[in-house]
Amino acid sequence: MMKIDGNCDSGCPVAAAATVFDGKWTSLILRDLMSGTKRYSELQRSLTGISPRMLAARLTMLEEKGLISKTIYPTVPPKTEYTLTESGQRAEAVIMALAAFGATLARPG
Amino acid sequence: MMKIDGNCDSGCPVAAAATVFDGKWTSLILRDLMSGTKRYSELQRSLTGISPRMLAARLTMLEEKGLISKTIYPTVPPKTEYTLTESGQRAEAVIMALAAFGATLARPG
DNA sequence: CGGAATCCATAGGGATACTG
DNA sequence: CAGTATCCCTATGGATTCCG
Repeated sequence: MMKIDGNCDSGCPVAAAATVFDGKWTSLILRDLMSGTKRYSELQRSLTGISPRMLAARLTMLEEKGLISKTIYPTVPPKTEYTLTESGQRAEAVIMALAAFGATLARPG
Repeated sequence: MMKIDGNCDSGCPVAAAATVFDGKWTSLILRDLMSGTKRYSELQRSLTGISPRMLAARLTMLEEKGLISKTIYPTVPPKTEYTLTESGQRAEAVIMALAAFGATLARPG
């Protein structure tokens, strides 16, 4: 069991992870990629209501943070695939924890 | 906040949990409370840079979502304590997962 | 198909000052 | 001490359009 400090301002792993999972779409994108490689349009269809701009921004961020990798097939029409890296697969544990916790919450509405 | 709706219809537990952990401070507050009951001023000192407004807003949200409870001692000077509820203690698993994952990330700076 | 560019409204959130 | 109230700004992010 990992020790967590009550006060680890700089370099706190919780804070570091929180920046990655920031925003309302990130965890949903990772959740979707947990079931395997997906195309841009597949993600867009799955993430109801997300704008192309948002999806592209989150995918870029996740790629920069090293959680996903991008493969471009120079075909016509073009095709791009997104896959979890090893780091992204490690992030699955967070998604699972989120899912388990979320399942215990009372549903609003 | 807007409704989140991904590919597991309108009750996705990941989305539900994501709304609770929204924002940069929430997980840090929960992290702090994991080590025990804390006062408002203790949290403010621990969460370097947070504004009173922000701290109050997040604490109110967490209380409304049922993750923390608030005890007011009508003393002079006044004293308020925040404690994790059972739901909040269930959220510890998410914080632990975040910490474990965050520890594997490359440190910026 | 997979984005990038542009425009624009909203609210998230910081700084400061004040109060019970 | 434990917050509120107020001001104000910027970054977030939606809608739309266009391009390789």
